[in-house]
Amino acid sequence: MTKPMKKRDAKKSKKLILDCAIKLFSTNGYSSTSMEELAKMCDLNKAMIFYYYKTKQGLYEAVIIQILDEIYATIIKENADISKPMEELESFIKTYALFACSHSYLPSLLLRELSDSGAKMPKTLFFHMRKLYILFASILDRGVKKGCFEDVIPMIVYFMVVGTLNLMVTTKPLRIKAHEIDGIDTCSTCDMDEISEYLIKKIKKMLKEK
Amino acid sequence: MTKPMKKRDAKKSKKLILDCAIKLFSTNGYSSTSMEELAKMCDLNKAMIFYYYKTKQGLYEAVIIQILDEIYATIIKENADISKPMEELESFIKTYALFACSHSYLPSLLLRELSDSGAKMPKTLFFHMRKLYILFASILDRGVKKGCFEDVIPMIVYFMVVGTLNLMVTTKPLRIKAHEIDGIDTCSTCDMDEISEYLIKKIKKMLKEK
DNA sequence: TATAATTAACTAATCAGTTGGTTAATGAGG
DNA sequence: CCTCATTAACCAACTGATTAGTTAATTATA
Repeated sequence: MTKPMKKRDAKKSKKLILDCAIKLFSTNGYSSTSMEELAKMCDLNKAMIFYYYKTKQGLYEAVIIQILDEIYATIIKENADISKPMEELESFIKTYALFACSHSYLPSLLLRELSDSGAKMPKTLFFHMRKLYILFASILDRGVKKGCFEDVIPMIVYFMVVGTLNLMVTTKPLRIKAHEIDGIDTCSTCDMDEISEYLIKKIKKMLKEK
Repeated sequence: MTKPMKKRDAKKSKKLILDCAIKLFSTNGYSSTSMEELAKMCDLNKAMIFYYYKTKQGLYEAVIIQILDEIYATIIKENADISKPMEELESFIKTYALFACSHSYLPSLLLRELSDSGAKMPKTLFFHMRKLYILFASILDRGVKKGCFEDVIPMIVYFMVVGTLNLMVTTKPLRIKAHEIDGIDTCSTCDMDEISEYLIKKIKKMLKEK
């Protein structure tokens, strides 16, 4: 009846903490996430969290970097061999949509951070968010210069795309419930492909010249 | 040197607590808002919060009802003597935009609540949110039947409008800062009228028949 | 054996909510 | 108009639970 002794693996432990932290932070938010709870989820002692990440804030920033680096890299990769702005825009939307759908902590985390005025937003998050927007804006800009888009306010268009996609992901359970309750059409059975197809179609129409 | 004694006014105190709670909940979120802090802000004893609102959750729901009733009533009022779907849509967007701008706790609170899957969202909030969406969807529906709109998925269009407006409000300080740092165009000097005008124009173009 | 990984047990602060009591306003009877 | 009882409004001080973060000792591994 000896206790099953755990293998020691620093990398694995550190990664495990990060992965669990992503789940907890994105579902509960920063301040409702308890380090005790996180430790239990990892089956590690709470002190290990501080051993690897110093502070709760430090862990949170590591989570952010992980998530935003991932989506940025994914979009860059998918856009690699496209040169037409119209197709780049399409690819951006489609890639973001798929990623957001399969990594739903991204929309949760972004919306939560954007829901206040960013007074205490970590600098790293702010930096990475700007990077993603700049990428999007540059696609639009090239499109305008090539004459495929007109009358563009990039910031608004960006939020029309990314904001909508994020909300469609995070509200999925609510939309299903709302449909069950009042029978209203909440797009509750749409999958992410349909959503991004529709969005692409509409954004194109919106930006195209008469 | 007698201490300046406070007049007793139950209604005023109760209202004061609610007003301060709106500010705190929308800027800090539910769990980061301390009842102690709120009491200090009201210059009342903490026990008074529980005297009037029983629990923190109860206070939060009172806050929600207050905010969402207000925006709903405002939109209904502004739409009262309009019958054309196109104008109704325009009025909805314009009214929502102005309200969101002058009551910025609304976007903060909505985005925050929508950023998780709504597992612990108060029933009252869910109910009021549906009401607002149903109003919007019915405008679109009438428009489709009258032939002014085509190819409409109301849920997506709703988020394109409301999601974008909410984000433009909450991110205002961040957008200004981003513009200062990288010189990028973040629509940082746009006022809410320009934003809603642009949005109306684009949404119209999006939904109008060829 | 040296050091990296891990732990139990702790601290000090903060939290929502309660308790038991103290004022201030109110209304009725003299 | 005054007085006294009733009650609504208010508060200081508390409870018990939870929090982020620390420490000092203990394993496992190279």
